Amino acid sequence: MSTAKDSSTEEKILQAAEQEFIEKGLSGARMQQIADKAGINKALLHYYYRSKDKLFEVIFKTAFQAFFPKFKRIINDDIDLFDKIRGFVNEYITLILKNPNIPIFILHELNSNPDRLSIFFSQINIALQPLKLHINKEVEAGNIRPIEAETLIINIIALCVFPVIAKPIVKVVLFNNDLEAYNLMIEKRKTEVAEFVINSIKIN
Amino acid sequence: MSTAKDSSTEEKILQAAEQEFIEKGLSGARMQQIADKAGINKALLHYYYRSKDKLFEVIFKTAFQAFFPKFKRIINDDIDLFDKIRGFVNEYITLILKNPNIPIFILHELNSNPDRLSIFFSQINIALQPLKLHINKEVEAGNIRPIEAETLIINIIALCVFPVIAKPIVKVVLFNNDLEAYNLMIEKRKTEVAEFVINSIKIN
DNA sequence: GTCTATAAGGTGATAGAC
DNA sequence: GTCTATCACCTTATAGAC
Repeated sequence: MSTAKDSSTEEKILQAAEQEFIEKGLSGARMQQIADKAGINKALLHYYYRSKDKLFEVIFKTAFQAFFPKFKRIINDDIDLFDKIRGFVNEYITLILKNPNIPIFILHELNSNPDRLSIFFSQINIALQPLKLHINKEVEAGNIRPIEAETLIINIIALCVFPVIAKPIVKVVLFNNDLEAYNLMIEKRKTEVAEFVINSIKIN
Repeated sequence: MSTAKDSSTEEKILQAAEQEFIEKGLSGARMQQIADKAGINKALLHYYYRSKDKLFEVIFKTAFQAFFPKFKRIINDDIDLFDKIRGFVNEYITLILKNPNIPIFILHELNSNPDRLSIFFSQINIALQPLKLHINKEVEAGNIRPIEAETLIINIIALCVFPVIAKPIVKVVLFNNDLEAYNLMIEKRKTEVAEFVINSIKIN
């Protein structure tokens, strides 16, 4: 509590850095800007984090992690596949809406440096395994149309993520720049995406 | 033909600039790097295009345009909606694969400056109008399940674009870093995406 | 049109006082 | 821990010779 080191400074730095990096990307972000947003100066920034790269690494890791652990709970539940999809879509879109700029940030930074992903590889791999197995089981049992587990997973995530990362285009082009209409559409997708997917794979 | 001004220099600049900007983005790109790639020096770069921003604007415009005019032909054809979807998906994924880094480039740059889109607004709006009408007509006629035209369009584009812009993640996480397997998956999507969508909206 | 040289300002990072 | 001052380098852009 009453320590000499004021931990709120570090917290302010991280918040400011996250905002700056996610908005501008690694190359566009400025240490001066981060210092200003945190209400300190550049020297102190370097005192806490040696370099811009080190600071970025921390932010990227945090941002990335925030988007995957959530997978586990729903995915591993031993429930009906359709309900699993419904639960996942609803929770995932909700999660994305809390940090709508993180997905494009991650994809952009991974695009210019794919190696950043390697640290997370096994973590995600393990998290998705049960879902893959579940899908394959349902296909083999003839309960859903034949589909590769990987394909179904990609499709679900694409339908959740894309409308948010393409917001500047979607809002303007499909909703005449009407923010309310755009937001309502995203909100409805929390349930509609799952039904769209389920309609496609269910057997009549 | 035999003009004093060698137009191939300008061509080389544009090619080099496109490569650099699309790979690194506006803030990450370097004029020196563009000059090197084009086999000239920075001064000449500024002789052709006053500033980095002006050059970027040209590249962005070109990149963006390349992704929308193609819509028109298929979309306006007076053919069955399902065949229209099949044709669009096939041609659009083919187009994306020719410039796989452009979509993330556009989305990232639009994210940091949404105003860049305004020039293209009416162009895209007009191009999509016939498709919207066609979808609404089919819904009203009871030929497909009820769905908002905007939703269906977003879904189709999401399923085409996302697997490509998320390549670094998808390839590693879902295909164990097997490039061949990833490429095969994308290739198959040229037909599978349409069937996935059609299965979802068709009435049995 | 194309080059070399250089200006002018920005940017990450450190030294050193408090 | 936090600051001011400053360094060393990078980056865009221009001046001016050919």
